[in-house]
Amino acid sequence: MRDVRVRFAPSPTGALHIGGVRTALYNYLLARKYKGTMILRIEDTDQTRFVPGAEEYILKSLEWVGIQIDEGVGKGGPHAPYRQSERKPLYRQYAQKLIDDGTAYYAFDTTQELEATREQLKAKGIANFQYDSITRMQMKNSLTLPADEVKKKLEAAEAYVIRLKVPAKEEIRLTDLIRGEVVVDSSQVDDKVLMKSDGMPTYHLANVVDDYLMKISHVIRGEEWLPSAPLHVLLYRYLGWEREMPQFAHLPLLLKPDGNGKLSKRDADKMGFPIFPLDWIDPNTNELAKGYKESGYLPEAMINFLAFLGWNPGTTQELFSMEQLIEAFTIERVGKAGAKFDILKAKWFNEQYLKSKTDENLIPYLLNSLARERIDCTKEKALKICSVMKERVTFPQDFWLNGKFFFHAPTQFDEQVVSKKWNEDTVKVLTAYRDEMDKHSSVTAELAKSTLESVTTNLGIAVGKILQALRVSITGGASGPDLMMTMEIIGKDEVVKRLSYALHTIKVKVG
RNA sequence: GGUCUGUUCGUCUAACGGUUAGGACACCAGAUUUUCAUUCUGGUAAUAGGGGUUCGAUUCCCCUACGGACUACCA
Repeated sequence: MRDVRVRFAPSPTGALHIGGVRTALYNYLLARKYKGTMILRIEDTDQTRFVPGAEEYILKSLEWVGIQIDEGVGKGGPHAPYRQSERKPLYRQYAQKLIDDGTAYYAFDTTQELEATREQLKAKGIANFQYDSITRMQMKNSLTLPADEVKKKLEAAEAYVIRLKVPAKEEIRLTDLIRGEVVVDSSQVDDKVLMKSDGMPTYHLANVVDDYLMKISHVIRGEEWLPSAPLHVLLYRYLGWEREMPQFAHLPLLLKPDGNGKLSKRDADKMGFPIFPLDWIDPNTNELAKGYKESGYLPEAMINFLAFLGWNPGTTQELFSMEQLIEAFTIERVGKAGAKFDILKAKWFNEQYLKSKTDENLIPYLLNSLARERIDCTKEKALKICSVMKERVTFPQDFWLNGKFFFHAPTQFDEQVVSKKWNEDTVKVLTAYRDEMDKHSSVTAELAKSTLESVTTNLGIAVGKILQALRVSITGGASGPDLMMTMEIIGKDEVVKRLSYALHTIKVKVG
């Protein structure tokens, strides 16, 4: 088996889409599994769509999720440069070879002319204009124009493109690792532009040339490329590289959560989840798009989640580290159907990874939030909070967001609890409880509990009846971590203070 | 419209042609927690439709339906 060399080849036209991350991941898993090479190539042949900062963003995103590049942009390697714009001079000769061999030709039709032709045909009700074996003889190209005129045009540096001369009728077959054999009739393939009038190659040429030169063994890319795969096969053939042609694997698409269609940024915005791995500020609009990282998703959770969108190990194991994924991954087990994106599952993975951390390792999450709020907190206190909160947290920032009451006394009280649970009995118990607690110098969970038991017994009221009221007095909310532990963490003075405040405020309100 | 491609619980998916069609998320219920949540246990829920092939189809073939991608001098 030949050396596994795979590439992830994004265009720097904006932030890296989450689907792109999955494509990169599958490439990476295959590379690592077979001790191969992961290459990052930047396909920036469209100068009009270049977005500054996009390349850096891609690099950072891959780094964040833990996809390591062995060779390519930002890393270098034996096939440098890895940015197609910097490889521009390379492509020319291959296009020239095709011309010389008669498998490609010059075309002088301007964009406007092509546009007009399309319009005309559309007006006649003909669905689509295709520049191909049938129509090319009506167009302005080196096949229809006299040789000397072509020569003259070229010498006069008139604008032209180079198109592939696709055969009129021929079966093109390729074996896709995911879909099996795919057969397309060449009459359905148009004479694709290989070299643009600005001297840059199109995706098709650059892609094939680079994959060949970089000795790529497997092309793993999105399903949107499947229709042009036959064209690529033709290119390999005409360039004489059929033997070296990589194996293709076209990945199913990531679909929007509701309804149908490809997952887009719009859907993500609408449903309130990120579409990009990292925060991204669009340089044109200055608009900020939230990233997964900044939203609190852990990279290992993202990887696990993404890996399972379109692939599964065939066992019931769901939690996989990157190493385990590398071990278990096979292209054969990648599904064919598009996968709807379900952010709930992503959250579940995030919870799993958060819960799997030791309490000590959780502390920095809380401390980071607190630092931002300029709140001091000892390590011991942070440890207690994390340990008591970890079972009910989805994101790292939840330690703070759902645990503000550890640091701030409530100023408002959950209305439902108040209206349902706040009555004369609770006031009686809570008052007695406060006074009792006040006698001690400090509180432990045990003390809080035993005191509560004795107070309620004395007054003949069931503990269950007032627990919610107690919680709302201490935290302001209806739910939260173990209440006795909460009181221990907050401390005796604060507990007494908050009880007094609640008794004062709520009584007035109800009264 | 054309070409390619796909279709198993609401979602992600499993099932060498033989399973009571399995798991996970979500949802619901019960248990436990003297509160909410956690946790545990259980439950609802799927082979798009129609034809074949076969002793037997989720699985193989065909048709239909419904999706999706592509159809640029964009990738």
